[in-house]
Amino acid sequence: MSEKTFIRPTESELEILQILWAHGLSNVKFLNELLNQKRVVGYTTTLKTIQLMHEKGLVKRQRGFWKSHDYEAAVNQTEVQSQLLNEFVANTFGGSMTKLMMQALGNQANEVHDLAEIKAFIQEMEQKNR
Amino acid sequence: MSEKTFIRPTESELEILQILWAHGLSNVKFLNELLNQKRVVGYTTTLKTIQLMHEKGLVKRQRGFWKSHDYEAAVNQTEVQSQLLNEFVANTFGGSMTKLMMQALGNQANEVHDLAEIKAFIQEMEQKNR
DNA sequence: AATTTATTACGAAAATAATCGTAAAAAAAT
DNA sequence: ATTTTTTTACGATTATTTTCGTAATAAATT
Repeated sequence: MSEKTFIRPTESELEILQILWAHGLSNVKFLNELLNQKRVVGYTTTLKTIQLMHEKGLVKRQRGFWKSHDYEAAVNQTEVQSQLLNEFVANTFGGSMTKLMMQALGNQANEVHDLAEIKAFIQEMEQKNR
Repeated sequence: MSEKTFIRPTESELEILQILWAHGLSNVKFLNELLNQKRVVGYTTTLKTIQLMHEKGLVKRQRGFWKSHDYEAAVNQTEVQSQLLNEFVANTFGGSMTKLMMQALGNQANEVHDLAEIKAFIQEMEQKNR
């Protein structure tokens, strides 16, 4: 039984997790470079953030080939996303996932070009719940 | 031209907004009672929070019939939700609304009993984008 | 070996958010 | 009119998160 007490990443931590999920093992220099593509943030800030993440158990670390540490996510992307999604729908949509979905579809219809994919998925769900 | 610089409500503020959206004009006593159905929070805390919301322009207020103030939301529910949703999908799903949708469907399929409704909506969208 | 450069560790400051105590003001009850 | 109750205003405290300066350590370069 994996007794997971969910560790809620802060917003900054989530930014880093996204990089780690996308790129795997990364050192601080690399993380900081990617972060700075979106906003200005000092090297030591990034370092401190990931050190806190390490203490919290959000990331694992190991000595890199050279001198630096390499970090990788220690939490599962889908689980974290799913947990955060549930909290978000509770906080923002009064717990109604359906309302969130409608909103999402309405908002982003132009960008959600994968409507077909989603529709297929829904059909699958309908099968299961029948 | 309504030049809306989005005012991001904090989590506590969002709780209050949800009540206001659902119930309309409310005084502090009422708000605090509803909040306390979910968690313990002092009267003056609620008062302080809504006073800050008033300063920020998140709520309007007027003298109630009796002595207290009545507050109501000054921001549109759909707009706030939509804005927060966009930020959330950026922060948590790397900006991919489709991934969020898939996750939502997978997660909550049992509770999303309105699959038909969503499907119909998708069809509508497809029409528009054709 | 001495110097330069890269990385880490530590601690503290700054920014933001949430909490509530206390006193003042307003209204109601006596 | 006095007292009691309700509501508001104000300011301070606590908690959380983000930020970074400075020094220590380790490796690379000279």
